[in-house]
Amino acid sequence: MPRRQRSNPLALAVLAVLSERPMHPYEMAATMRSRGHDESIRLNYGSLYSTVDGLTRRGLIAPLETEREGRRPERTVYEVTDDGRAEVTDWLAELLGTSTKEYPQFEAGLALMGVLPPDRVVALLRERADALDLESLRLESIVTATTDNGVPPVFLVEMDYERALVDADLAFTRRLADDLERSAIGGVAEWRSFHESGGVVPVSERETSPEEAAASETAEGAVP
Amino acid sequence: MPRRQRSNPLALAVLAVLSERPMHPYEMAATMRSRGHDESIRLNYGSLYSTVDGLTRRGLIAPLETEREGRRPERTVYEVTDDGRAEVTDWLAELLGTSTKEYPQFEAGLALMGVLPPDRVVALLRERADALDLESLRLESIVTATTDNGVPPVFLVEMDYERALVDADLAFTRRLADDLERSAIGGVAEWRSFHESGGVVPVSERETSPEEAAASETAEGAVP
DNA sequence: ACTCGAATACTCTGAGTCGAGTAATCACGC
DNA sequence: GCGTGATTACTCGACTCAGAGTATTCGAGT
Repeated sequence: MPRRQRSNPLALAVLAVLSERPMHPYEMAATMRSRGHDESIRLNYGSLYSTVDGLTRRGLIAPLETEREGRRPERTVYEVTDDGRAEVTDWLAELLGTSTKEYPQFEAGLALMGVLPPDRVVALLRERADALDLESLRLESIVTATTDNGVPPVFLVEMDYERALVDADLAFTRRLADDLERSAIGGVAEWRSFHESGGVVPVSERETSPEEAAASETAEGAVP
Repeated sequence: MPRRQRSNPLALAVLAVLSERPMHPYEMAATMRSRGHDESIRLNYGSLYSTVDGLTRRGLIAPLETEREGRRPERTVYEVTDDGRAEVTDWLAELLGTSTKEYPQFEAGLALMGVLPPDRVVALLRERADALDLESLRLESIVTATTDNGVPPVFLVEMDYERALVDADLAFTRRLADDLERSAIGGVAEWRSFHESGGVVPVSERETSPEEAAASETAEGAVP
């Protein structure tokens, strides 16, 4: 059984546009951009062409014809295969029906924030909150501008989602900044005095409790 | 000027643990796991060793000694350099002080959901909501178990963050399922009738408005 | 006519990522 | 004293990804 690798959402987007009609890669990119899908799916040419290669190798799409206009580079037009059509719905059902753990950069920052002194962290969190505020406004303006242009709101739910997450992130960030400033979280006082006495070792040891070990068992073990 | 690549948070975690004391890579992994940092930072051996190589090449860490016990594999102990120490605080300030755009898998699913019929999407979203509910509970139980064990809550803020996002995600997912079911979003009726008449083309064309183009200018252009 | 930027259409390279694989040692029971 | 599974410690290679680079054509202005 050839294990399918569904890590790259760009491959799904390629299958989706090719389900409409055959296209060459550059046109796929243009189509995705015109629909604003490049806001939700990472898109750049290097990845696009190697993704198309991969899908071809796996038999989910197939080259239909190659054409050439004048002395321009050749264009290879691809179409989706029956296997490919099955894969789209199956993969999409997986994306919409389950939740996958992701690793946001900011979460890494929070896990390691003990390295910096608490007052510095508070100031940085406030900066971040302001940036998130702007981002939320930017998303809002895209949505209103696009719906004013006659696009049905159902084609913009991914923007609403993004905005819901940004707003939650903003609320958390502001709240954390306030709590740290007021030392309203257990351990902040020690952290503060540690840095004021010129400390170097940033984070405390944390023992693994039996409950935590049990709770972790359900996650797949990336480190065996 | 060698442009620093701060894409991989594991490199930051390596610099952070080595700021405490010199270690060999396997011990770094064990330390991170004991602190639960593997919940917030993607960790596997392949990446760890190549990350350590990369940091060595960039002069941010340096091999201190290599030792061997019996016929076991050699262990190379690394220490952080002055450049490395500067990089930790700088990078951490960037992570905590700004917000970076991420591309969650689910957002891609939402952008392409038009491929499936609306009733199918509603059912899938309900499944996802249930999964998110469980995940929220799992995170809560880890936090309570660990604090009961005597770890100060300030060392677990990254879990609180994760949970805030999961809860927001859950609320959005349930709300969307309800709205789609009641056709309470513009365009759902058309989507539904389109699929009921056995349609194939899934998503409508969307013109880019001048406002949207202007708003997008601030984002860096991945596709030039 | 001419130029200059934007759009068209890929290609190439180096770097990163991941998971499986290897191989020894230790801890424990029986 | 001997299997057996966990732990220690890394190695390997196939695959993926980002983004700069290349080469041509089109269109708007001067």
